[in-house]
Amino acid sequence: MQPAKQEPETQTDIDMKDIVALCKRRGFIFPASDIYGGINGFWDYGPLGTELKNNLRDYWWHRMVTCPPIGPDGHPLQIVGVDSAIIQNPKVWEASGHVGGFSDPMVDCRETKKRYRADHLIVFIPDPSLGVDKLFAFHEEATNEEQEKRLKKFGVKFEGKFIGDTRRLENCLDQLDKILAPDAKEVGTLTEPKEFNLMFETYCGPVQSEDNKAYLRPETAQGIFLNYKNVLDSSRVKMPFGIAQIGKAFRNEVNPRNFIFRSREFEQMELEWFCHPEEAKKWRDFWFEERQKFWRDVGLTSDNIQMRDHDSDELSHYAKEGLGTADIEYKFPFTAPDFGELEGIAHRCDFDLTQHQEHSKTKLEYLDPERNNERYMPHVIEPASGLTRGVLALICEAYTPDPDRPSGVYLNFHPKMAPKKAAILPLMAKGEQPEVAEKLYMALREEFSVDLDIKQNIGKRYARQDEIGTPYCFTIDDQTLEDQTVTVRERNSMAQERVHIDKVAEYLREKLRG
RNA sequence: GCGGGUGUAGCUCAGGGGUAGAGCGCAACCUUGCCAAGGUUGAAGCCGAGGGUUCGAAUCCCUUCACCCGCUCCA
Repeated sequence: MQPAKQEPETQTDIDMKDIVALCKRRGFIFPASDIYGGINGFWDYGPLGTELKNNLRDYWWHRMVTCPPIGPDGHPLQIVGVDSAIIQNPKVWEASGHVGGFSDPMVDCRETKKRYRADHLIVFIPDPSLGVDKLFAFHEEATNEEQEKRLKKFGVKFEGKFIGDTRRLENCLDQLDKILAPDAKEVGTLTEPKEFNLMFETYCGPVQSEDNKAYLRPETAQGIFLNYKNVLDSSRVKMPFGIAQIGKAFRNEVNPRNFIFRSREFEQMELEWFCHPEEAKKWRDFWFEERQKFWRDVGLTSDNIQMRDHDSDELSHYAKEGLGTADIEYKFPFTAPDFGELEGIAHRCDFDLTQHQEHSKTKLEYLDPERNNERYMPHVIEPASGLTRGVLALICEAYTPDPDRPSGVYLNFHPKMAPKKAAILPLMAKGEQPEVAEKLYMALREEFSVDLDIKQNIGKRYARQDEIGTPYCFTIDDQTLEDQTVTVRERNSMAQERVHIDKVAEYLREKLRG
């Protein structure tokens, strides 16, 4: 057998544990309430993690709102921002479908320890003439052969086909004690359906009662739809246009997993793009391209990104009609070789505005002067991404094991995403070098996020910067004192070149532009 | 929510009924001066939390919390 060719380490070889450890060790991400033992599904961002998250957030806002892209017709798009309340009138969530849609009743089987969505189980009720005193539950995906085999095993006669009734589980809850669960040997092992509402509840005002119950928003999107009319009336935007929002959202996940990938409190970056229904396809294609470009521009390589159209059976309530939903997915170490969702680009049709129009009794149709005063409910294309998932993707993408360097690993952030842009290091802690370094540091800190590190040997200091992904180190040495040049050490190649000390700011500016 | 595993210094871990150890890291100083070097000194943990058994618990028992893996779930 040929010895395997030595491949460089790929994403799939990276252990998530090492990434989590680095994040804590260097101050990117800590468990929330760490000194109390943590709290499941919540995370705090440390000094460097906050910088990184802000960099991604600000860049998204810049590309979407401050300086929106040029549209297919060559004109810049109109996009404005909002920042809506986390708690809204609870009727909002009835209109949006989150009350109900977010609460799937589940049943457990005490014998097999399996859990099912109640609406996924169907129950076969044998006709009384068969003399069978059992009801048989099946998962709705069970095949006819499986059903027949199991029924026969328990003595249910077949005469070409099953004789009796079939019902949904929720319609025979009064006979739970007679139901034989899938794969179970004894009857009556299924529990009552339990509500799993994924929305966090709270109460407005000091007295807790059903009357003042409210919810923490499970997505930022609804805050945009709620302000659609206000924005139209106040900011002179015309169809087509977009409203963007970045903010926290909360979902009481059954099982938070995979570091910050699925947490109970997270941050979203969402754009709702409003357009004439006939133009939905054009804009969906546009945003689909544009959003891929964004993720590539922040440093995710195309190998680790993939596009996936949702199958029709996994579409959400708002997307059943229309052009469907496409995900931008990233190959996280914990999903590899599969991919995990980073952003969804959905055609929400006119679902949300229509719902809010009905529930709020407020007219939300658009009167379009450019289409002969046609009245219509705009369609919505929604590029919705997870900011915190984006941060995780940036960290995973950047994490590069390198046994040849002292740190053993470096973070290969794109310079514009890196929490620290540069470090200023005097080669020696004594003599005139620290003074020169400090002067350079004072000049750079006004414009860039930079570190000044004087103590310890130079190797340790380079290693520390490698681990936090600082792209450049400027080192002051004896030659600096003679000719006013410093060395620039580039993080990935570890190569050095000399730059005049007066040109350092310009050098950095140039590198951060890309 | 179920099953399995883990929890001792900032990190990686050893130990194990009698009042805590190593390496690395960290701090100071000396030496050195371009990739975690050498030396000296030092700070740092009541062994995840709560309760119980015991003369005595980090060690045994119970409960709980968090993390990891698998299942389940994921508008």
